[in-house]
Amino acid sequence: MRPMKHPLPTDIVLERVLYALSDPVRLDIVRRLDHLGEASCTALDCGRPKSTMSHHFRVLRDAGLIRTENDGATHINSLRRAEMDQLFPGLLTAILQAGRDGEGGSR
Amino acid sequence: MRPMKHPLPTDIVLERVLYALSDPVRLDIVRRLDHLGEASCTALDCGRPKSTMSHHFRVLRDAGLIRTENDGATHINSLRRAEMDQLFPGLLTAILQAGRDGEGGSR
DNA sequence: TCCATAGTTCGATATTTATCGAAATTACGC
DNA sequence: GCGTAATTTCGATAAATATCGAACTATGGA
Repeated sequence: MRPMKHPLPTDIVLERVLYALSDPVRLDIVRRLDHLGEASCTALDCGRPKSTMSHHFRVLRDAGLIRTENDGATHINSLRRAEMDQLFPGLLTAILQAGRDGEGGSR
Repeated sequence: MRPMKHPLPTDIVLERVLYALSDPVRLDIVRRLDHLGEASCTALDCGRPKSTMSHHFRVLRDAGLIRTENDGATHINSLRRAEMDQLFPGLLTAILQAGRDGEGGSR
């Protein structure tokens, strides 16, 4: 299986990154990848059809947020944390941190 | 003129903020508001029709990113920096900072 | 080889959104 | 009150996008 296409750091643009993260499903994927380190596509679907998930993974991949490598029949996804941190310092941290407090913290 | 509607901090949601910032025109508006402090709508259009600009301001306002107050016939826009920083610490800073170096810096 | 598994690609459809012109709204100064 | 300036609202149109089922591709066995 030929490896998937990933944009070079040079081709990663902020607007696309923000757009990719503006969808609840994708933001959730990214949050969980951050938590898990890496995961297969199936491990991250939430009852949604595969085609839908595949679409979201593609948007994230094309934006430069995640890397998808194939390990046999399954695809392993992980955050491109290093590239992101270098290109947009603090961005991912701020986004992943957001909501972890305040938005329903106490009680 | 009745004041415009602005979401309460409670109603500001990350996804919408990211979405609002994923458009080049709007990102530019926010960048310049950050630089200028405040500005009228006309001061920020870039040759684009007013109706188009009005739309973008609305998206930014509805997302909670900017505040629009009326000073007579003109509307004064400014970033809701304090609210943003409180809700999503580091987010705006990271986004406004992004690209100020690296993405074509030296040469 | 045949099958089950993991994902992608293709098509179709329904929403959302960007863009812009024209008309409506509001405020100000004369 | 009137004309002008600043914006919003309306309506239409075109382009993106989300979602899902069905078909297709690749992999690793029994």
